[in-house]
Amino acid sequence: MERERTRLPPSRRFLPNSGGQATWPPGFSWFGTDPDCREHGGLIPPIQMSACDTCIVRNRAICAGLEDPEIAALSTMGRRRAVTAGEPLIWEDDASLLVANVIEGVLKLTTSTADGREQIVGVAYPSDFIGRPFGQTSAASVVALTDARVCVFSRNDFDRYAREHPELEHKLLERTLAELDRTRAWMMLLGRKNASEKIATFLLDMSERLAETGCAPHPGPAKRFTLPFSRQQVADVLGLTIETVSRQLTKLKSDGVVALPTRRDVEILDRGALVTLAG
Amino acid sequence: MERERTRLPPSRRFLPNSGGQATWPPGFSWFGTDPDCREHGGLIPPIQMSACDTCIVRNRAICAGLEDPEIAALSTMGRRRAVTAGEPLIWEDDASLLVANVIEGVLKLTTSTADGREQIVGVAYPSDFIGRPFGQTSAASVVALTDARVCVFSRNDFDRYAREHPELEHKLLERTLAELDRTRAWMMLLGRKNASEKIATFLLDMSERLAETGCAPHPGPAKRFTLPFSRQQVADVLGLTIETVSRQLTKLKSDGVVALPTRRDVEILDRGALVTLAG
DNA sequence: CGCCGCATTTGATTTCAATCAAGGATTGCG
DNA sequence: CGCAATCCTTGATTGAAATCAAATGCGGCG
Repeated sequence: MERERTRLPPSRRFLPNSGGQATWPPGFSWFGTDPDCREHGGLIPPIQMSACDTCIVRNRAICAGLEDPEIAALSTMGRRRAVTAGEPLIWEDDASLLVANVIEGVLKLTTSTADGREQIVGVAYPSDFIGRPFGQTSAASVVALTDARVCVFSRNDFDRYAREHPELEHKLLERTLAELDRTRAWMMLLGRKNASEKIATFLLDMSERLAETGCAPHPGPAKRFTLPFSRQQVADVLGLTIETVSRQLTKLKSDGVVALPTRRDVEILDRGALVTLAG
Repeated sequence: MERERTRLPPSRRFLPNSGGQATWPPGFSWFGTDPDCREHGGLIPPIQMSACDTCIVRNRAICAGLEDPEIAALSTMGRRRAVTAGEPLIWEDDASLLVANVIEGVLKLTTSTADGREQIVGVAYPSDFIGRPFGQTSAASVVALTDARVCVFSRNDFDRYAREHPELEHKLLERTLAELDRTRAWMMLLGRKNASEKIATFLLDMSERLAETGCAPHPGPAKRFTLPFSRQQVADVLGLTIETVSRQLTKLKSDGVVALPTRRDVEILDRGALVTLAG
């Protein structure tokens, strides 16, 4: 999709993988390709077979720790859905009709002005919860950045179920509080950091978020990773223009702080320098 | 406090009402001065007399709707505390030791960089909940903007109590989700709006937030209100400098959009113009 | 393999807000 | 009442990032 710097409101048509929205690199997996890397390992599935039993985020999403009958109940309410890169799942200001768990892939949460400026206000990774429970409308759009799979629930069903299951609500509360902390840290970046600090902070954040596979006990920040963002999307995360993002990255490359083997790949050569720059 | 644009980290000493931190204007009340304006009106207090029974935010804070024995239990855990303007209640990155309900007054939530730049990431009004439950550290400092009264709980006590009272956790979840929505809307402002749009959005937001007395059924946005912020603090909310805030306000005044009778008072003369400017 | 479409980079220029620097206006206090 | 402190406003200048404009080169496809 040609990035609009025009003043046109973003249309709602779905352009499947339009305009070079990169599909996820072949062979890449958010969970690693090691077949042993399964959190519920070789355990025999419980009595009732359901999609949840084989769910790769089963032990990290809000479903984690629920008893089998509860999982079974949830399982009947939810359904798997594939979302291709660039495809929207939820629209800003629309009635909040569905909520979901991310199983695989990455999605962006965005808000837009009437004249088409966009700000990415959140990024959802596997096991993250998306959507607005207990509310009439959604404050942000949710659009897939990569091909993704999600486990969707009707918001009404979910709300009702959650109110009857305090343990689930508690997990949701913990997640929401953590997300609020992250969001507030990002406000500092948007309001008070300059372009080079923003880029450095962003790269460090990415190296941490993209390393969280949930498999290795503590993988630590990734030294090398593949961005789920185009340059324009990086700009939309940081409140910058695409040109400024490009120039800052070029500078980091020529200073030997990072290597940029492809458009989407980043290798951190001097983490210390990034930490210093991040302020 | 002389606003630091120096690169010194903010010190932690408490400067009571220092540097012209305005105390709340005499006679001003966040709840209106009409004596009939009490949400539980002339009802006879229940059996057990406690501070909660006369609490002015009793029916708006997360305590609302709790049964009497539960209120009694909470009441024994919490204690009232006065916080004078400029006084900190919680420090960024410190262990999360306490949480609180705001009874009266306004507090700011801030994050700071090592070199002393500050961003206000939230504002707490009466009936709002502050602090970080279910977490080890607090991501933001909390400092009173005006003389304030809060109802404080030990975080440990609160966490334990909340986990046993799903209804309380549900209220906290609803609040946290709403706060996350507001925060994300503010990210759009910080990342994508220009100075004049920021100021217009800010004034409209203030006129709504400061009108919420909880007394009149639907008071609507206030036409005239008193800012709980100094110019520097407005700048810290909007990610601007004090000079830019001043210039933008002067412009709105000379354009006849607002009147600024005192440093802290704002009267909106042309709401439509503000809405247009807010974008 | 070579071409085409776009995303990205790079360069030139502009502009908006930050910075630097005084000069007023409130407020509180002696 | 007058002074001091400091908050706020206003002006001049700078500067960082946006904008405008044009190459460049990657990636997909025939």
